[in-house]
Amino acid sequence: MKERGTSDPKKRILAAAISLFAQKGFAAVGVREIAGEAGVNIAMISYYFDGKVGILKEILEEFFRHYFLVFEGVDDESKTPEDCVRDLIHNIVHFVRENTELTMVSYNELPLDLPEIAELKAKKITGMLQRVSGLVLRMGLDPKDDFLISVVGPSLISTIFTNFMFRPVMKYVFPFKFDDAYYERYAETIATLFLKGIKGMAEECQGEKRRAK
Amino acid sequence: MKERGTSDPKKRILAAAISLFAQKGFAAVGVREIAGEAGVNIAMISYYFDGKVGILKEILEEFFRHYFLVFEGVDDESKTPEDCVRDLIHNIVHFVRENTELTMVSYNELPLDLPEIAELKAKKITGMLQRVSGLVLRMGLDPKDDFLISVVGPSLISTIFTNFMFRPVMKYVFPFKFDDAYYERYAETIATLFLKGIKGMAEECQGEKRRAK
Amino acid sequence: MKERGTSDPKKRILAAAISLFAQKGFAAVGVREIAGEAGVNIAMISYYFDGKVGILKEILEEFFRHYFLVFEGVDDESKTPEDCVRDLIHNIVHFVRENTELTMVSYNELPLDLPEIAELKAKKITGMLQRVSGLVLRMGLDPKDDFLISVVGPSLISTIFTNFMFRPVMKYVFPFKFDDAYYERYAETIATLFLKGIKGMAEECQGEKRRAK
Amino acid sequence: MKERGTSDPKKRILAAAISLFAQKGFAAVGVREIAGEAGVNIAMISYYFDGKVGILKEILEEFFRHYFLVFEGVDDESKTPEDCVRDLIHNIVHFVRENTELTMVSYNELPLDLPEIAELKAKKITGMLQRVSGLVLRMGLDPKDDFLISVVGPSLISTIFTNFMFRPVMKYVFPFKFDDAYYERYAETIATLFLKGIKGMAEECQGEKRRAK
DNA sequence: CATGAATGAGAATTCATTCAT
DNA sequence: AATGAATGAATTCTCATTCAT
Repeated sequence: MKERGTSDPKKRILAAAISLFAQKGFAAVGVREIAGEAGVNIAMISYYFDGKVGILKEILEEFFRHYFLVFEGVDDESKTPEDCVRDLIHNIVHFVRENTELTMVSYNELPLDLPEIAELKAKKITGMLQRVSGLVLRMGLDPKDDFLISVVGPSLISTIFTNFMFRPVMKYVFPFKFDDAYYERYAETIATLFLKGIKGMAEECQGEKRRAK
Repeated sequence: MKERGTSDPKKRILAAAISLFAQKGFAAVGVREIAGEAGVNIAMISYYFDGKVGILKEILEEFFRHYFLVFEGVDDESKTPEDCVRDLIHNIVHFVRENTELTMVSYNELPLDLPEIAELKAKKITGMLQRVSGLVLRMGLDPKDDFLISVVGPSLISTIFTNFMFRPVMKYVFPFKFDDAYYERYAETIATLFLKGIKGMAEECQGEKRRAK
Repeated sequence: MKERGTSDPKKRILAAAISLFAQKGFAAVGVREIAGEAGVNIAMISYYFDGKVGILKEILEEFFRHYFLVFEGVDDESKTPEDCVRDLIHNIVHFVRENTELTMVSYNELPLDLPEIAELKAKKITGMLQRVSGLVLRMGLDPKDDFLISVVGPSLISTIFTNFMFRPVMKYVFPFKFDDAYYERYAETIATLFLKGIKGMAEECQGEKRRAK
Repeated sequence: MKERGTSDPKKRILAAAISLFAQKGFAAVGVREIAGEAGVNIAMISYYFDGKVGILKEILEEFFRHYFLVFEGVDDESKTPEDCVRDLIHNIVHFVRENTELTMVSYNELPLDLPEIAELKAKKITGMLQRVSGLVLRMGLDPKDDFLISVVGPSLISTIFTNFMFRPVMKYVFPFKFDDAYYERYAETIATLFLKGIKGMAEECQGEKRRAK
């Protein structure tokens, strides 16, 4: 019964659900637990969300609504591709940091088979991959080479997301303070990792092609 | 009731559970479903595994037992660090390909909060991170720099695992044939990505330090 | 599905449980049976009583709540000790007659080892023994002699309770009509039995002590 | 797996069952628990006793077989009725002390409704009551007065049995050492209690009858 | 809007028993 | 005589949802 800030019951339910789903996974959380945590009556969940999966749907919608915004304005013609990627990475890191639980729920439930959200998932994931890929394209990779795109994009996303996902464990293994400075350095580091890596890949790729001729 | 090859009921249960957990997640799968898929009586699950979480425990044990073997023999003094990393990546890709569902279950359940397996998890994850980190150390990164290690290791793992995790989705977005050739190229590609990336990170890092002086 | 008078489902569950527990013993009765007898949905048992033992706890609480009242007002200074005991016995007989099943359940489950109610039991039984003992004290027994108290009190209670407990059997062996007259005579009889018995004990005891000098 | 002395599996099962039934009640004990405690395979229970109730039946048979012996030789023409009763009480106390768990199981299960043993129970209880009653008859009570017999007999038995039944609780309330001396005194005490009580009852009864004339 | 009660289906587990070996 | 595996029914409890108020 942690009434969770807002007085809007719907928001409280959503907040409680995001937190619990992130912690235990969608299937492991019951509506009673959510209602309890949100300080509302159980029946309110069906009332506002038309059932438990309704909450998940709304969570996914919210995640992608915000997530897609991260890509807006990043791919600017006036910037070098490298800067675009750097900006994108900074934005994603910032976004995930601000919406950690929301991201974790979404990222965790995406690969799982839940018939009721299959359609929603397919649509969103496609959009997600396209957006990343679009960016990577400008990095000097051959636009016609789907393969490299299909590798780099997901790698980048999973790298960042996983960093947050395993935070609870990492805390015990690595003695970092996860503050602004950490995340600044973190974003810079993986930006370098991927930019240099992509560059290397592109060169090697061209080398192969030249040799192939 | 797809009796699943073996006549050993315990193995059939395990196989069925791995498949179902990979597909829907641990919490979303019921013992009835597992028993049905394995073609055994429900009571056999408690009999052999002492309950549903018992299956998960055995799955995690099996995963890590095999997974840790991947690192054996990779870190060979006679090889260049680059070759070590290439070999490791090939091994991991091969391992995950051979044990996709086992890996997916383990990877998916690790970040979730399931009190009964908390202890087991903590132990295994620590070992997992240490092994990756050990390898990355030889890549020319400053051994004293925990930070880079904590970034590259998990990034590498999550890159590979995620590739398999989102396979069902990727099938619809990218028109690849996921055959031997694909995985060969895949392993080579991310090896290049990370080797070049790490090299770039290392150089930049040294550059910063020089400037800092 | 004998809906049992009241429309209050909680009371119906309690009534059904008392009856069934008295008949078969707590462990031998299932929640389904209780729910069926009470004409409620099985889930209501957990809803109202938080599980099967919750019912037993409430039964015990109710039993002792009423039982303790029997002792109130009996121990009156204006009455002779003999009259106190006579009144007490009448009250107990009356009480057990009015609450036979409730009493049987409680009396039967008390000596059994049910970890979940161990604490509750210990507390209540102590109170129960103390009350009886208190009364017996005024009968002319040496107040400092725990022993006699520990014998007479439980003997009195068990005498009465057992009479009701073995009623089903006694019906076949003895041809009595268990009506008001029977219980009147019954109470009078055991009152005499114990009053004379205690008196005899007390005399003998003093005799021993005198001789010991 | 406390293999319980004997190497005879049947005896070990019986011993384990008696102990567990005494502690928790028949219905609350599972065959697995019994088999475990006896150190035998579960299937042996059906093999030797033809099921769980088979054990109970054999327990009851054994109890009464021994119990009835207690009455043999007590009712001796050469002794005064008082001495008969004293001897009987001593014998019962001694018997229960030597067979506490056996007695507790039997005494506890007797009033419960377990269809499979209904017949057995009826037969044994009748015999039990008759034996006690027989003795009481010689105490000066009117042989034609079933009522007094039906009161005193059960009262005597329940007094003794209950003393053992509530032993675990009494240990905490009364600071006695339950040794030979205690039981010697205990038997003497209740002998006095009942002899004097019965005498008082008989006198009063005759008084009433005289007055009735 | 909000509630507490109620539902029926399903959860995991344990039961006593049996069977082939 | 003894075992471990296996069974199907029954155990208690919880699930998400609905409904009358």
